[in-house]
Amino acid sequence: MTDARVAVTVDLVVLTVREHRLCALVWRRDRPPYAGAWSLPGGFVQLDEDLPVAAQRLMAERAGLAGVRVHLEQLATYGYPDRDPRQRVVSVAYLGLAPDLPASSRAQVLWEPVDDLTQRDQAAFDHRRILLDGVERARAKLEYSPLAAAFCPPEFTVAELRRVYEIVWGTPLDPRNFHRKVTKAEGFLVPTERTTTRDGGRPARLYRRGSAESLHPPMMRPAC
Amino acid sequence: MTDARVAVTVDLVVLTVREHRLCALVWRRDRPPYAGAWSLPGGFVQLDEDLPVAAQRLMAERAGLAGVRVHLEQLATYGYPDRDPRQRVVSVAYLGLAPDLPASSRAQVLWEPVDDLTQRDQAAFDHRRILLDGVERARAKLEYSPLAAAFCPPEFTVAELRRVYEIVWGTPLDPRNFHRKVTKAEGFLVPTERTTTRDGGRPARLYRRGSAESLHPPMMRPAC
DNA sequence: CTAATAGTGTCTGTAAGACAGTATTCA
DNA sequence: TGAATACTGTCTTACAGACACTATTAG
Repeated sequence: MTDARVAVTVDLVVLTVREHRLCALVWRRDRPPYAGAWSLPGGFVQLDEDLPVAAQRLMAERAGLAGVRVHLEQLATYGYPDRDPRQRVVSVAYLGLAPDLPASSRAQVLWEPVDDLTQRDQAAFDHRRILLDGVERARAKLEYSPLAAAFCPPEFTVAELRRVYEIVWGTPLDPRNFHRKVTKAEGFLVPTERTTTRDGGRPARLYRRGSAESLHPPMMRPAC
Repeated sequence: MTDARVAVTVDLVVLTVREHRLCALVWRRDRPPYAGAWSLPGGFVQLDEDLPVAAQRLMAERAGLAGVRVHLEQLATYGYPDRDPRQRVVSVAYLGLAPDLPASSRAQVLWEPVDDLTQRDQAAFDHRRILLDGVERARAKLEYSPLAAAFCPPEFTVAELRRVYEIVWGTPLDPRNFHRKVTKAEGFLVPTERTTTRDGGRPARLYRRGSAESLHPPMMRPAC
């Protein structure tokens, strides 16, 4: 029985919606390997540390998001032998969904549009694949879970929630049908007494996240 | 930067439908730790081995399913520090869906009903949790993917496919509505010229798996 | 013949998509 | 006032669920 020991890391795919684009939190690398490329924030798992704990810790230490309310879930694990040229590394990726935050407290960490990262810029290691997997997971999650609200501030309007769907899915949605569906979905939204005019026009009611963990019926992505 | 090295294993949740029950492939442990308990087949990842390759290898070596057509996908990774009393082990679990096979070639490996394993018998390590996660993944996959056919032989009838859904979901389905829905779903089933009377009654057409990777519209689990 | 299963058609309620129309704000 | 957005209602079509009915085998 081979008892090989390998380094285990956690890498973070942290997504948000900023300026009408889906963005991810990345480092700009200034030293080899992959100097000049972008990479996902991440780091080694410590010896007596559970994986979700490591993800939370790295969210603060490497993503600069200490004390921020972020949904975190395990995404997948990547471990082909040559993915890091220095040593064998098995990486457990976590997916985080965050509201639009002020710029990170660390200068090295930047929000970058996902499309630019995957289509234009050079990625370190297999981080392009991990990012694409995270984006696809987020797209799927919006269908059958209320996690779109994780991209919104604590109180938000139906139109803001709709823009999250439109940007993550990359497709326009009918505002009236969206409003009807989302307000009727059991446990998705809890209305507050307050309204806002930050979107212009007639004041819109503000909502909070409901307690539902899944949506019945699910939101359907168009063009299926 | 802590560079801790830990042992990495792959554990397999291999499911099938046998004798009208959802069953998993398990070992009966005859030595500590957890002597007398059941455990999932698995083993260490080798130093220059990719994770899916390790899963395939262990499917042959530890599950006794060499050369069998089994759907395999990554399930999740489990790594809390004390999950193995001997050493720190991070385990990448894979989910396998297999047709009803003749008994395994290894005497130590048995198909056991999932309900017995999770409700009655003692599990080693955190394998009860891993098994439950695998079963839940399988239940969800039947909704939006054509993977139910992975539980069937290469050619199967609509009734056999329906029984897979009924057993995995644990709920009866209307045979006529199921037939209509499943035969109209684009790319799910490919009809053959052959029929069978192995279920009794009027001969039923035999189908093969289609090429679709997802179902539109999805099959819906009742009681949602 | 009967029993059993395969497969089709029909009805009804619900929900999605399209979109008219009203409500309430700002400039 | 008009422009913009919020919200409600209506119509059509599609599909899920319930179930009547026909088709084809074995015994």
